[in-house]
Amino acid sequence: MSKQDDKKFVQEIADINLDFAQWYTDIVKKTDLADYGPVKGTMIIKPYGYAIWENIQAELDKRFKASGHVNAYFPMFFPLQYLQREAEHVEGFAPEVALVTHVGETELAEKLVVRPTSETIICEAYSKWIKSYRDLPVKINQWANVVRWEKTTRPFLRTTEFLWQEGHTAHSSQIEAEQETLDMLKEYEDFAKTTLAISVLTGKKSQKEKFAGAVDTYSIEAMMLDGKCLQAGTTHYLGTNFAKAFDIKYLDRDNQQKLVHQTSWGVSTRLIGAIIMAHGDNRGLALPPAIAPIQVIIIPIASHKAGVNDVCLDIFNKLKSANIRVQIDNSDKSTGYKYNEWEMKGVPIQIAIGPNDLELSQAIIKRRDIIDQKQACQLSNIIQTTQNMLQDIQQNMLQKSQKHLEKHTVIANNMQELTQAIQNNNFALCSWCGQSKCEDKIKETLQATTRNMPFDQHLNNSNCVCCSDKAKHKIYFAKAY
RNA sequence: CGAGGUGUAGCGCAGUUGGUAGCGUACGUGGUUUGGGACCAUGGGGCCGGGAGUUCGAGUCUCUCCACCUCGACCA
Repeated sequence: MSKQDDKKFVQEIADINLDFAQWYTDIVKKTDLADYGPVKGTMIIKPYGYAIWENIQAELDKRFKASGHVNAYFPMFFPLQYLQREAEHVEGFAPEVALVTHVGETELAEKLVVRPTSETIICEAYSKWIKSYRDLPVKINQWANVVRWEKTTRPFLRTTEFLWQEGHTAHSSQIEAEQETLDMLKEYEDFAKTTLAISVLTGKKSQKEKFAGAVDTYSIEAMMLDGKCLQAGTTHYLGTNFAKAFDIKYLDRDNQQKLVHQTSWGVSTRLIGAIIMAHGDNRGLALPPAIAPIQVIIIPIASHKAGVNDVCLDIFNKLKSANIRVQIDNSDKSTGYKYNEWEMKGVPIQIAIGPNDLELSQAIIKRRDIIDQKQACQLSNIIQTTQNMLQDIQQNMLQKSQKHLEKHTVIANNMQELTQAIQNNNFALCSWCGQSKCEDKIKETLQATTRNMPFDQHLNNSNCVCCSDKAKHKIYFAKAY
Protein backbone atom coordinates (compact mmCIF):
# COMPACT_ATOMS: atom_id res chain seq x y z
CA MET A 1 0.00 0.00 0.00
CA SER A 2 1.45 3.34 -0.96
CA LYS A 3 2.13 6.24 1.35
CA GLN A 4 -0.02 8.62 -0.64
CA ASP A 5 -2.88 6.19 -0.91
CA ASP A 6 -2.80 5.51 2.78
CA LYS A 7 -2.76 9.16 3.69
CA LYS A 8 -5.63 9.71 1.31
CA PHE A 9 -7.36 6.73 2.82
CA VAL A 10 -7.02 8.10 6.34
CA GLN A 11 -8.23 11.44 5.05
CA GLU A 12 -11.20 9.82 3.36
CA ILE A 13 -12.33 7.93 6.39
CA ALA A 14 -11.75 10.83 8.75
CA ASP A 15 -15.45 11.49 8.48
CA ILE A 16 -16.77 7.99 8.60
CA ASN A 17 -20.40 9.00 8.54
CA LEU A 18 -19.91 10.73 5.23
CA ASP A 19 -19.69 7.46 3.37
CA PHE A 20 -19.73 4.58 5.75
CA ALA A 21 -20.37 1.92 3.12
CA GLN A 22 -17.28 2.97 1.20
CA TRP A 23 -15.25 3.08 4.38
CA TYR A 24 -16.34 -0.46 5.14
CA THR A 25 -15.32 -1.96 1.80
CA ASP A 26 -12.01 -0.09 1.95
CA ILE A 27 -11.29 -1.51 5.39
CA VAL A 28 -11.98 -5.06 4.29
CA LYS A 29 -9.60 -4.74 1.34
CA LYS A 30 -6.84 -2.76 3.00
CA THR A 31 -6.56 -4.77 6.19
CA ASP A 32 -6.10 -8.14 4.47
CA LEU A 33 -9.32 -9.62 5.79
CA ALA A 34 -10.75 -10.78 2.48
CA ASP A 35 -10.69 -10.60 -1.31
CA TYR A 36 -13.40 -11.09 -3.87
CA GLY A 37 -13.71 -14.54 -5.40
CA PRO A 38 -13.98 -15.19 -9.14
CA VAL A 39 -17.74 -15.82 -8.95
CA LYS A 40 -19.91 -12.83 -8.23
CA GLY A 41 -20.74 -12.43 -4.57
CA THR A 42 -18.16 -14.94 -3.37
CA MET A 43 -15.32 -14.05 -1.05
CA ILE A 44 -11.85 -15.33 -0.30
CA ILE A 45 -11.31 -15.04 3.43
CA LYS A 46 -7.59 -14.35 3.81
CA PRO A 47 -5.53 -15.71 6.70
CA TYR A 48 -5.89 -12.59 8.83
CA GLY A 49 -9.68 -12.61 8.46
CA TYR A 50 -9.93 -16.36 8.89
CA ALA A 51 -7.95 -16.20 12.13
CA ILE A 52 -10.70 -14.01 13.56
CA TRP A 53 -13.27 -16.60 12.51
CA GLU A 54 -11.22 -19.36 14.14
CA ASN A 55 -11.23 -17.45 17.41
CA ILE A 56 -15.00 -16.96 17.16
CA GLN A 57 -15.43 -20.65 16.42
CA ALA A 58 -13.31 -21.74 19.36
CA GLU A 59 -15.24 -19.63 21.84
CA LEU A 60 -18.67 -20.62 20.54
CA ASP A 61 -17.76 -24.28 20.33
CA LYS A 62 -16.68 -24.22 23.97
CA ARG A 63 -20.00 -22.66 24.95
CA PHE A 64 -22.12 -25.06 22.90
CA LYS A 65 -20.38 -28.10 24.32
CA ALA A 66 -20.72 -26.75 27.86
CA SER A 67 -24.49 -26.70 27.36
CA GLY A 68 -24.65 -30.29 26.13
CA HIS A 69 -24.44 -29.90 22.37
CA VAL A 70 -22.36 -32.09 20.08
CA ASN A 71 -20.99 -31.44 16.61
CA ALA A 72 -21.89 -33.43 13.50
CA TYR A 73 -21.76 -32.88 9.75
CA PHE A 74 -24.48 -33.32 7.16
CA PRO A 75 -24.12 -33.30 3.35
CA MET A 76 -24.06 -30.13 1.33
CA PHE A 77 -26.44 -31.58 -1.31
CA PHE A 78 -29.91 -32.93 -0.86
CA PRO A 79 -32.92 -33.58 -3.11
CA LEU A 80 -35.02 -30.56 -3.99
CA GLN A 81 -38.11 -32.34 -2.69
CA TYR A 82 -36.74 -32.14 0.89
CA LEU A 83 -36.98 -28.38 0.70
CA GLN A 84 -40.51 -28.59 -0.70
CA ARG A 85 -41.98 -30.56 2.18
CA GLU A 86 -42.46 -27.58 4.49
CA ALA A 87 -44.58 -24.99 2.68
CA GLU A 88 -43.35 -21.76 4.30
CA HIS A 89 -39.76 -22.98 4.27
CA VAL A 90 -39.66 -23.59 0.52
CA GLU A 91 -41.46 -20.35 -0.19
CA GLY A 92 -38.85 -18.44 1.76
CA PHE A 93 -35.77 -20.13 0.36
CA ALA A 94 -36.62 -21.27 -3.18
CA PRO A 95 -35.84 -17.93 -4.87
CA GLU A 96 -32.25 -17.92 -3.67
CA VAL A 97 -31.39 -21.62 -3.84
CA ALA A 98 -28.65 -22.91 -6.14
CA LEU A 99 -29.64 -26.14 -7.90
CA VAL A 100 -27.47 -28.88 -9.34
CA THR A 101 -29.19 -30.05 -12.52
CA HIS A 102 -26.39 -31.73 -14.45
CA VAL A 103 -23.39 -33.91 -13.85
CA GLY A 104 -21.18 -33.43 -16.87
CA GLU A 105 -23.54 -33.52 -19.84
CA THR A 106 -26.02 -35.79 -18.13
CA GLU A 107 -29.15 -34.24 -16.71
CA LEU A 108 -30.06 -35.47 -13.23
CA ALA A 109 -33.42 -37.16 -12.79
CA GLU A 110 -33.81 -35.41 -9.45
CA LYS A 111 -32.50 -31.88 -8.97
CA LEU A 112 -30.20 -31.33 -6.01
CA VAL A 113 -30.16 -28.35 -3.69
CA VAL A 114 -26.90 -26.78 -2.55
CA ARG A 115 -27.92 -26.19 1.07
CA PRO A 116 -29.11 -22.69 1.95
CA THR A 117 -29.66 -24.04 5.49
CA SER A 118 -29.84 -27.58 6.79
CA GLU A 119 -33.17 -27.95 8.61
CA THR A 120 -34.58 -30.32 6.01
CA ILE A 121 -31.70 -32.75 5.61
CA ILE A 122 -31.18 -32.86 9.36
CA CYS A 123 -34.89 -33.45 9.96
CA GLU A 124 -34.78 -36.30 7.45
CA ALA A 125 -32.05 -37.87 9.58
CA TYR A 126 -33.85 -37.13 12.86
CA SER A 127 -36.97 -38.95 11.63
CA LYS A 128 -34.85 -42.11 11.43
CA TRP A 129 -32.88 -41.55 14.62
CA ILE A 130 -35.68 -40.63 16.98
CA LYS A 131 -38.01 -43.45 18.06
CA SER A 132 -38.47 -43.14 21.82
CA TYR A 133 -38.68 -40.44 24.48
CA ARG A 134 -35.39 -41.96 25.62
CA ASP A 135 -33.74 -40.63 22.43
CA LEU A 136 -34.55 -37.04 23.38
CA PRO A 137 -33.37 -34.39 23.49
CA VAL A 138 -31.11 -34.39 20.43
CA LYS A 139 -28.80 -31.37 20.48
CA ILE A 140 -26.55 -31.15 17.45
CA ASN A 141 -24.48 -28.33 16.03
CA GLN A 142 -22.88 -28.16 12.60
CA TRP A 143 -20.05 -25.95 11.32
CA ALA A 144 -20.61 -25.58 7.61
CA ASN A 145 -20.81 -23.43 4.53
CA VAL A 146 -24.16 -22.54 2.96
CA VAL A 147 -25.13 -20.94 -0.34
CA ARG A 148 -27.80 -18.30 -0.89
CA TRP A 149 -27.93 -16.56 -4.25
CA GLU A 150 -28.65 -13.06 -2.98
CA LYS A 151 -29.12 -10.24 -5.45
CA THR A 152 -26.64 -7.84 -3.95
CA THR A 153 -23.71 -8.80 -1.79
CA ARG A 154 -21.23 -7.14 0.52
CA PRO A 155 -18.11 -8.75 2.01
CA PHE A 156 -18.89 -10.60 5.25
CA LEU A 157 -22.35 -9.02 5.60
CA ARG A 158 -23.90 -10.81 2.69
CA THR A 159 -22.04 -13.18 0.40
CA THR A 160 -23.28 -15.86 -1.95
CA GLU A 161 -21.50 -18.50 0.10
CA PHE A 162 -20.82 -18.06 3.79
CA LEU A 163 -19.52 -19.96 6.79
CA TRP A 164 -21.65 -20.42 9.87
CA GLN A 165 -22.73 -22.70 12.63
CA GLU A 166 -26.26 -24.04 12.76
CA GLY A 167 -27.66 -25.73 15.85
CA HIS A 168 -30.57 -28.12 15.43
CA THR A 169 -32.30 -29.60 18.44
CA ALA A 170 -35.31 -31.84 19.00
CA HIS A 171 -37.22 -32.04 22.29
CA SER A 172 -40.13 -33.92 23.77
CA SER A 173 -42.03 -30.85 24.91
CA GLN A 174 -42.85 -27.36 23.75
CA ILE A 175 -41.64 -25.89 27.05
CA GLU A 176 -38.24 -27.52 26.74
CA ALA A 177 -37.82 -26.46 23.11
CA GLU A 178 -38.87 -22.88 23.83
CA GLN A 179 -36.42 -22.82 26.72
CA GLU A 180 -33.64 -24.02 24.42
CA THR A 181 -34.51 -21.23 21.97
CA LEU A 182 -34.22 -18.63 24.73
CA ASP A 183 -31.11 -20.23 26.25
CA MET A 184 -29.24 -20.07 22.97
CA LEU A 185 -30.38 -16.48 22.44
CA LYS A 186 -28.91 -15.70 25.84
CA GLU A 187 -25.72 -17.50 24.85
CA TYR A 188 -25.42 -15.37 21.70
CA GLU A 189 -26.09 -12.21 23.66
CA ASP A 190 -23.42 -13.04 26.20
CA PHE A 191 -20.98 -14.01 23.48
CA ALA A 192 -21.56 -10.74 21.61
CA LYS A 193 -20.95 -8.74 24.74
CA THR A 194 -18.07 -10.53 26.43
CA THR A 195 -16.17 -11.78 23.38
CA LEU A 196 -17.02 -9.38 20.57
CA ALA A 197 -17.50 -6.39 22.90
CA ILE A 198 -20.69 -5.51 21.03
CA SER A 199 -23.81 -4.46 22.90
CA VAL A 200 -26.95 -5.99 21.40
CA LEU A 201 -30.73 -5.82 21.66
CA THR A 202 -32.40 -9.16 22.25
CA GLY A 203 -36.02 -9.92 21.49
CA LYS A 204 -38.60 -11.61 19.33
CA LYS A 205 -38.97 -10.96 15.62
CA SER A 206 -42.29 -9.93 14.11
CA GLN A 207 -44.17 -12.58 12.13
CA LYS A 208 -43.20 -10.79 8.94
CA GLU A 209 -39.49 -10.92 9.77
CA LYS A 210 -39.32 -14.41 11.25
CA PHE A 211 -37.47 -17.40 9.75
CA ALA A 212 -39.32 -19.23 6.96
CA GLY A 213 -40.89 -22.23 8.68
CA ALA A 214 -40.48 -21.11 12.29
CA VAL A 215 -43.19 -20.45 14.87
CA ASP A 216 -41.11 -17.76 16.55
CA THR A 217 -37.76 -16.21 15.73
CA TYR A 218 -35.57 -14.33 18.21
CA SER A 219 -32.55 -12.24 17.38
CA ILE A 220 -29.66 -10.24 18.65
CA GLU A 221 -29.50 -6.88 16.89
CA ALA A 222 -26.36 -4.77 16.94
CA MET A 223 -25.90 -1.08 16.21
CA MET A 224 -23.21 -0.16 13.74
CA LEU A 225 -21.22 3.09 13.94
CA ASP A 226 -23.49 4.77 11.41
CA GLY A 227 -26.59 3.95 13.45
CA LYS A 228 -27.80 1.22 11.14
CA CYS A 229 -28.80 -2.14 12.53
CA LEU A 230 -27.26 -5.53 11.86
CA GLN A 231 -28.97 -8.78 12.76
CA ALA A 232 -26.05 -10.61 14.32
CA GLY A 233 -27.65 -13.91 15.29
CA THR A 234 -30.99 -15.69 15.36
CA THR A 235 -32.64 -18.53 17.25
CA HIS A 236 -35.86 -20.19 16.12
CA TYR A 237 -38.57 -22.15 17.83
CA LEU A 238 -39.81 -24.37 15.02
CA GLY A 239 -42.71 -25.93 16.89
CA THR A 240 -43.81 -29.15 15.21
CA ASN A 241 -43.80 -27.67 11.70
CA PHE A 242 -40.82 -29.67 10.50
CA ALA A 243 -41.73 -32.70 12.62
CA LYS A 244 -45.02 -32.90 10.73
CA ALA A 245 -43.35 -32.44 7.35
CA PHE A 246 -40.62 -35.01 8.03
CA ASP A 247 -42.57 -37.32 10.31
CA ILE A 248 -40.35 -37.03 13.36
CA LYS A 249 -42.30 -38.91 16.03
CA TYR A 250 -41.39 -40.68 19.22
CA LEU A 251 -43.21 -43.14 21.45
CA ASP A 252 -43.76 -41.46 24.80
CA ARG A 253 -44.02 -42.99 28.27
CA ASP A 254 -47.78 -43.17 27.84
CA ASN A 255 -47.35 -45.31 24.71
CA GLN A 256 -48.58 -42.50 22.46
CA GLN A 257 -46.84 -41.37 19.22
CA LYS A 258 -45.95 -37.70 19.59
CA LEU A 259 -44.30 -35.07 17.38
CA VAL A 260 -41.01 -33.57 18.55
CA HIS A 261 -40.63 -29.85 19.17
CA GLN A 262 -37.60 -28.37 17.46
CA THR A 263 -35.26 -25.41 17.46
CA SER A 264 -32.55 -24.09 15.21
CA TRP A 265 -30.10 -21.24 15.64
CA GLY A 266 -27.09 -19.78 13.92
CA VAL A 267 -24.44 -17.13 13.62
CA SER A 268 -22.19 -16.61 10.63
CA THR A 269 -19.05 -14.94 9.32
CA ARG A 270 -21.27 -11.87 9.26
CA LEU A 271 -20.05 -11.38 12.82
CA ILE A 272 -16.73 -10.28 11.35
CA GLY A 273 -18.60 -7.56 9.49
CA ALA A 274 -20.27 -6.61 12.74
CA ILE A 275 -16.91 -6.26 14.48
CA ILE A 276 -15.59 -4.04 11.69
CA MET A 277 -18.62 -1.76 11.72
CA ALA A 278 -19.07 -1.66 15.47
CA HIS A 279 -15.51 -0.86 16.50
CA GLY A 280 -13.72 0.78 13.57
CA ASP A 281 -12.66 4.40 13.39
CA ASN A 282 -10.84 6.78 11.11
CA ARG A 283 -7.58 4.87 11.63
CA GLY A 284 -9.14 1.64 10.44
CA LEU A 285 -10.03 -1.55 12.19
CA ALA A 286 -10.15 -2.05 15.96
CA LEU A 287 -10.34 -5.63 17.16
CA PRO A 288 -11.46 -6.73 20.62
CA PRO A 289 -8.55 -8.59 22.26
CA ALA A 290 -10.64 -11.75 22.72
CA ILE A 291 -10.78 -12.41 18.98
CA ALA A 292 -7.79 -10.43 17.66
CA PRO A 293 -5.45 -12.76 15.72
CA ILE A 294 -2.55 -10.65 16.98
CA GLN A 295 -3.15 -9.16 20.43
CA VAL A 296 0.25 -7.52 20.80
CA ILE A 297 2.62 -6.35 18.08
CA ILE A 298 6.19 -5.63 19.09
CA ILE A 299 7.86 -2.93 17.00
CA PRO A 300 11.65 -2.76 17.25
CA ILE A 301 13.11 0.68 16.58
CA ALA A 302 16.59 0.90 15.07
CA SER A 303 16.86 -2.86 15.35
CA HIS A 304 20.43 -2.85 14.05
CA LYS A 305 21.54 -1.17 17.29
CA ALA A 306 22.93 -3.50 19.91
CA GLY A 307 20.43 -5.09 22.23
CA VAL A 308 17.19 -4.02 20.59
CA ASN A 309 16.39 -7.33 18.95
CA ASP A 310 17.42 -9.29 22.02
CA VAL A 311 15.05 -7.37 24.26
CA CYS A 312 12.22 -7.64 21.73
CA LEU A 313 12.73 -11.37 21.51
CA ASP A 314 12.81 -11.64 25.28
CA ILE A 315 9.50 -9.79 25.63
CA PHE A 316 8.04 -11.84 22.79
CA ASN A 317 8.91 -15.09 24.58
CA LYS A 318 7.56 -13.88 27.90
CA LEU A 319 4.23 -12.75 26.42
CA LYS A 320 3.96 -15.92 24.39
CA SER A 321 4.45 -18.06 27.46
CA ALA A 322 1.68 -16.03 29.13
CA ASN A 323 -0.62 -17.22 26.27
CA ILE A 324 -0.80 -13.84 24.62
CA ARG A 325 -1.00 -13.85 20.81
CA VAL A 326 2.09 -11.80 20.00
CA GLN A 327 4.25 -11.02 16.97
CA ILE A 328 7.41 -9.02 16.27
CA ASP A 329 7.40 -6.80 13.18
CA ASN A 330 10.92 -7.39 11.88
CA SER A 331 10.23 -6.01 8.42
CA ASP A 332 12.45 -3.18 7.22
CA LYS A 333 9.52 -0.80 6.86
CA SER A 334 9.96 2.54 8.58
CA THR A 335 8.81 2.77 12.17
CA GLY A 336 6.04 5.21 11.35
CA TYR A 337 4.75 2.89 8.68
CA LYS A 338 4.55 0.05 11.19
CA TYR A 339 2.66 2.14 13.75
CA ASN A 340 0.03 3.06 11.18
CA GLU A 341 -0.14 -0.33 9.54
CA TRP A 342 -0.86 -2.21 12.76
CA GLU A 343 -3.29 0.43 13.96
CA MET A 344 -5.19 0.04 10.71
CA LYS A 345 -5.21 -3.72 11.15
CA GLY A 346 -6.77 -3.30 14.56
CA VAL A 347 -4.10 -4.85 16.78
CA PRO A 348 -5.10 -3.94 20.38
CA ILE A 349 -1.63 -3.23 21.77
CA GLN A 350 1.62 -1.97 20.26
CA ILE A 351 4.87 -2.28 22.17
CA ALA A 352 7.71 -0.17 20.78
CA ILE A 353 11.30 -0.64 21.91
CA GLY A 354 14.31 1.38 20.79
CA PRO A 355 17.81 2.28 21.98
CA ASN A 356 16.52 5.05 24.26
CA ASP A 357 14.27 2.61 26.07
CA LEU A 358 17.07 0.10 26.60
CA GLU A 359 18.93 2.52 28.86
CA LEU A 360 15.80 3.00 30.96
CA SER A 361 14.83 -0.70 30.90
CA GLN A 362 11.42 0.26 29.58
CA ALA A 363 9.12 -0.14 26.60
CA ILE A 364 6.50 2.18 25.13
CA ILE A 365 2.98 0.75 25.17
CA LYS A 366 0.10 2.05 23.08
CA ARG A 367 -3.49 0.85 23.02
CA ARG A 368 -5.71 0.83 19.95
CA ASP A 369 -8.93 1.87 21.68
CA ILE A 370 -7.54 5.14 23.07
CA ILE A 371 -5.69 6.85 20.25
CA ASP A 372 -2.57 8.93 20.89
CA GLN A 373 -2.15 7.64 24.42
CA LYS A 374 1.21 6.08 25.12
CA GLN A 375 2.86 5.05 28.31
CA ALA A 376 6.27 3.84 29.38
CA CYS A 377 6.40 0.52 31.15
CA GLN A 378 9.31 -1.04 33.03
CA LEU A 379 10.35 -4.26 31.33
CA SER A 380 9.98 -6.13 34.59
CA ASN A 381 6.25 -5.30 34.67
CA ILE A 382 5.51 -5.82 31.05
CA ILE A 383 3.58 -9.08 31.23
CA GLN A 384 1.28 -7.92 33.98
CA THR A 385 0.75 -4.53 32.36
CA THR A 386 -0.06 -6.11 29.01
CA GLN A 387 -2.46 -8.63 30.48
CA ASN A 388 -4.30 -5.95 32.44
CA MET A 389 -4.43 -3.67 29.43
CA LEU A 390 -5.89 -6.38 27.20
CA GLN A 391 -8.67 -6.91 29.71
CA ASP A 392 -9.23 -3.20 30.06
CA ILE A 393 -9.42 -2.71 26.29
CA GLN A 394 -11.97 -5.50 26.04
CA GLN A 395 -14.15 -3.86 28.70
CA ASN A 396 -13.68 -0.36 27.37
CA MET A 397 -14.73 -1.41 23.89
CA LEU A 398 -17.91 -2.96 25.26
CA GLN A 399 -18.64 0.19 27.21
CA LYS A 400 -18.17 2.33 24.13
CA SER A 401 -20.52 0.03 22.24
CA GLN A 402 -23.10 0.22 25.01
CA LYS A 403 -22.95 4.01 25.18
CA HIS A 404 -23.28 4.27 21.44
CA LEU A 405 -26.37 2.08 21.49
CA GLU A 406 -27.93 3.99 24.38
CA LYS A 407 -27.16 7.36 22.87
CA HIS A 408 -28.81 6.43 19.58
CA THR A 409 -31.88 4.66 20.88
CA VAL A 410 -34.96 6.80 21.38
CA ILE A 411 -38.64 6.37 22.13
CA ALA A 412 -41.00 7.41 19.34
CA ASN A 413 -44.71 7.85 20.09
CA ASN A 414 -45.95 8.95 16.68
CA MET A 415 -44.94 9.02 13.05
CA GLN A 416 -43.35 12.43 13.36
CA GLU A 417 -41.08 11.29 16.16
CA LEU A 418 -40.34 8.04 14.35
CA THR A 419 -39.43 9.90 11.17
CA GLN A 420 -37.16 12.17 13.17
CA ALA A 421 -35.53 9.21 14.92
CA ILE A 422 -34.86 7.27 11.72
CA GLN A 423 -33.57 10.32 9.89
CA ASN A 424 -31.10 10.86 12.73
CA ASN A 425 -29.89 7.27 12.36
CA ASN A 426 -31.37 6.17 15.66
CA PHE A 427 -33.12 3.03 16.78
CA ALA A 428 -36.69 3.82 17.76
CA LEU A 429 -38.63 1.93 20.41
CA CYS A 430 -42.31 2.13 19.48
CA SER A 431 -45.70 0.80 20.44
CA TRP A 432 -47.14 -1.28 17.62
CA CYS A 433 -50.54 -2.80 16.83
CA GLY A 434 -48.96 -6.03 15.53
CA GLN A 435 -50.27 -5.68 11.98
CA SER A 436 -47.84 -6.10 9.10
CA LYS A 437 -49.57 -3.35 7.12
CA CYS A 438 -48.02 -0.85 9.52
CA GLU A 439 -44.60 -2.49 9.11
CA ASP A 440 -45.03 -2.24 5.33
CA LYS A 441 -46.05 1.40 5.46
CA ILE A 442 -43.11 2.39 7.66
CA LYS A 443 -40.71 0.45 5.49
CA GLU A 444 -42.02 2.19 2.40
CA THR A 445 -41.89 5.70 3.79
CA LEU A 446 -38.82 5.51 6.04
CA GLN A 447 -36.86 2.44 4.79
CA ALA A 448 -36.92 1.23 8.37
CA THR A 449 -37.94 -2.26 9.43
CA THR A 450 -38.96 -3.84 12.71
CA ARG A 451 -35.93 -5.34 14.41
CA ASN A 452 -37.26 -7.13 17.45
CA MET A 453 -39.60 -6.94 20.43
CA PRO A 454 -37.75 -6.61 23.74
CA PHE A 455 -38.69 -8.95 26.59
CA ASP A 456 -39.56 -5.94 28.71
CA GLN A 457 -43.05 -5.10 27.41
CA HIS A 458 -44.66 -2.19 29.25
CA LEU A 459 -47.47 -1.00 27.02
CA ASN A 460 -49.29 1.37 29.39
CA ASN A 461 -52.36 1.54 27.14
CA SER A 462 -50.31 3.11 24.37
CA ASN A 463 -51.32 3.25 20.71
CA CYS A 464 -49.62 2.07 17.53
CA VAL A 465 -47.00 4.51 16.27
CA CYS A 466 -48.38 4.16 12.76
CA CYS A 467 -52.16 3.56 12.75
CA SER A 468 -53.02 4.65 16.31
CA ASP A 469 -54.92 1.43 17.01
CA LYS A 470 -54.44 -0.03 20.45
CA ALA A 471 -50.87 -1.32 20.74
CA LYS A 472 -50.06 -4.97 21.33
CA HIS A 473 -46.28 -4.84 21.35
CA LYS A 474 -43.23 -2.72 22.02
CA ILE A 475 -40.88 -3.06 19.07
CA TYR A 476 -37.69 -1.50 17.70
CA PHE A 477 -37.63 0.11 14.29
CA ALA A 478 -34.36 0.86 12.49
CA LYS A 479 -32.66 0.98 9.15
CA ALA A 480 -30.81 -2.27 8.71
CA TYR A 481 -28.02 -3.83 6.67
C1' C B 1 -33.47 -7.02 -10.76
C1' G B 2 -34.21 -1.44 -11.54
C1' A B 3 -31.34 3.64 -11.50
C1' G B 4 -26.60 5.95 -11.61
C1' G B 5 -21.16 5.52 -11.74
C1' U B 6 -16.29 3.22 -12.74
C1' G B 7 -13.03 -0.29 -15.65
C1' U B 8 -5.41 1.75 -18.21
C1' A B 9 1.06 -2.13 -14.11
C1' G B 10 -0.17 -5.30 -7.42
C1' C B 11 -2.61 -0.54 -5.60
C1' G B 12 -3.99 4.74 -6.73
C1' C B 13 -4.37 7.57 -11.07
C1' A B 14 -3.05 10.73 -15.91
C1' G B 15 -3.52 10.09 -21.02
C1' U B 16 -5.37 16.77 -25.23
C1' U B 17 -8.80 17.40 -31.83
C1' G B 18 -7.52 9.28 -32.95
C1' G B 19 -0.74 8.28 -34.35
C1' U B 20 0.70 1.81 -30.86
C1' A B 21 1.18 4.24 -23.08
C1' G B 22 2.93 7.40 -18.74
C1' C B 23 3.14 9.24 -13.30
C1' G B 24 3.16 8.02 -8.03
C1' U B 25 3.69 4.04 -5.05
C1' A B 26 4.52 -1.05 -4.32
C1' C B 27 8.05 -4.99 -6.03
C1' G B 28 13.82 -6.73 -7.30
C1' U B 29 19.13 -5.32 -6.51
C1' G B 30 23.17 -2.19 -4.00
C1' G B 31 23.93 1.41 -0.30
C1' U B 32 22.57 5.08 3.55
C1' U B 33 18.73 5.09 7.29
C1' U B 34 15.24 3.80 11.54
C1' G B 35 11.33 7.44 18.17
C1' G B 36 4.55 8.54 13.73
C1' G B 37 3.76 6.38 6.78
C1' A B 38 12.58 7.55 5.10
C1' C B 39 16.46 8.62 1.06
C1' C B 40 19.91 7.84 -3.28
C1' A B 41 21.00 4.84 -7.45
C1' U B 42 19.26 1.17 -10.65
C1' G B 43 15.97 -2.70 -12.68
C1' G B 44 11.62 -5.70 -13.94
C1' G B 45 6.63 -5.35 -14.73
C1' G B 46 0.77 -3.72 -19.69
C1' C B 47 -3.98 -8.12 -24.83
C1' C B 48 -5.59 -0.02 -21.90
C1' G B 49 -12.22 -5.46 -18.85
C1' G B 50 -13.93 -8.96 -23.40
C1' G B 51 -15.84 -9.03 -28.41
C1' A B 52 -17.38 -6.59 -32.87
C1' G B 53 -17.40 -2.10 -35.91
C1' U B 54 -15.57 2.85 -38.15
C1' U B 55 -10.36 4.14 -39.78
C1' C B 56 -4.24 3.76 -43.20
C1' G B 57 -4.14 3.76 -37.78
C1' A B 58 -8.36 3.03 -31.63
C1' G B 59 -6.64 3.55 -24.55
C1' U B 60 -9.32 7.58 -27.18
C1' C B 61 -15.15 7.27 -31.62
C1' U B 62 -19.74 3.60 -32.20
C1' C B 63 -22.28 -0.91 -30.77
C1' U B 64 -22.51 -5.01 -27.57
C1' C B 65 -21.49 -8.09 -23.68
C1' C B 66 -18.90 -8.59 -18.75
C1' A B 67 -17.10 -7.17 -13.97
C1' C B 68 -17.02 -4.00 -9.83
C1' C B 69 -18.97 0.30 -6.75
C1' U B 70 -23.16 3.39 -4.73
C1' C B 71 -28.52 3.71 -4.04
C1' G B 72 -33.33 1.10 -4.00
C1' A B 73 -36.32 -3.87 -3.96
C1' C B 74 -34.70 -9.19 -1.60
C1' C B 75 -32.00 -11.60 2.53
C1' A B 76 -27.75 -14.07 7.90
